[in-house]
Amino acid sequence: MTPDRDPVFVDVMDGLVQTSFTVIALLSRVAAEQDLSLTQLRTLAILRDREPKISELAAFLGLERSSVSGLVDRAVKRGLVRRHASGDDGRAVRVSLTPHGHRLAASLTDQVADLVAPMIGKLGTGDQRRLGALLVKLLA
Amino acid sequence: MTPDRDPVFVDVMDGLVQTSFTVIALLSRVAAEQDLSLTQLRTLAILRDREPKISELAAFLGLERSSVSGLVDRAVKRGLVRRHASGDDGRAVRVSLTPHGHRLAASLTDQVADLVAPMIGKLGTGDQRRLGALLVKLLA
DNA sequence: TATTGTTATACTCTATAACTATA
DNA sequence: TATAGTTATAGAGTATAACAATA
Repeated sequence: MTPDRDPVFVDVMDGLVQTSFTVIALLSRVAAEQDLSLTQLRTLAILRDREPKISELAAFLGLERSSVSGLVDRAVKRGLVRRHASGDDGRAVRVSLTPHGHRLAASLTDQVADLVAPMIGKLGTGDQRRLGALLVKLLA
Repeated sequence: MTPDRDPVFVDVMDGLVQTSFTVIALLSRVAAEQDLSLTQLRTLAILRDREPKISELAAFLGLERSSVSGLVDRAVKRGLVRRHASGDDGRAVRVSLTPHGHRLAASLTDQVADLVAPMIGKLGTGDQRRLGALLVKLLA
């Protein structure tokens, strides 16, 4: 039980978990200020450069199709997204941002940047470059 | 509108956001396998080395006291935590892990480590050291 | 038959407001 | 009066299961 772990590994794991909670809390705060859930914020970000089918959006978000159906309902009701037919497949529905949704998505990105800036600013430019490169490797 | 941002900054921000969603999804998966919410998993982790009052736990989690009251209710019902009087203040309630809760919390940590390992393993030991140090700076 | 999306239903999570018991 | 916690209530978010329309 409870295998011994490399202390370097444990440090990275703890750092990643703590950083993730911090970043997610920050994103949730930005979302909450606009009365959005974190999932709705993610959805707007995803839709900035895509017009996915409901099932594709569900895959992006890691949710069931039925959950996304309700999610889209609420976003439509707020004028952020719209549904339209998918040309090729008569069963499918594509989701896209309205102009209002586009503006909100851009504004959210700015707000996130403003909130993350003080955190990232604690690193010098060299460290920022190094961190960016390491995260790219991690996500590869 | 949409101010120009330093491309290095943007890279770090994107990397942090993407990494955070990845890590949180992973934690949620571990939690879901035990029929726990992410918040319940966090709570167990917090209680591993603390016996906070309800209001302190609420502050840790960033939730209202009433939300935490229900959270603790559900955890008590599952035999993971217990409530007890706080000695000094007759109004206060302290929350602590049961032995079962302690075992589960330890097991969850192991499962998280197992799931994060492949990700961190993509970095060599030198890179792991560097990333650990950068995350510490970021969280300072 | 299989797939896409929706609907019906149920439960968790969360917040706000009102309450109680202590301080 | 003020604080700690609980309860009542309401809404968002999610999943499962059953369904309609299309493939």
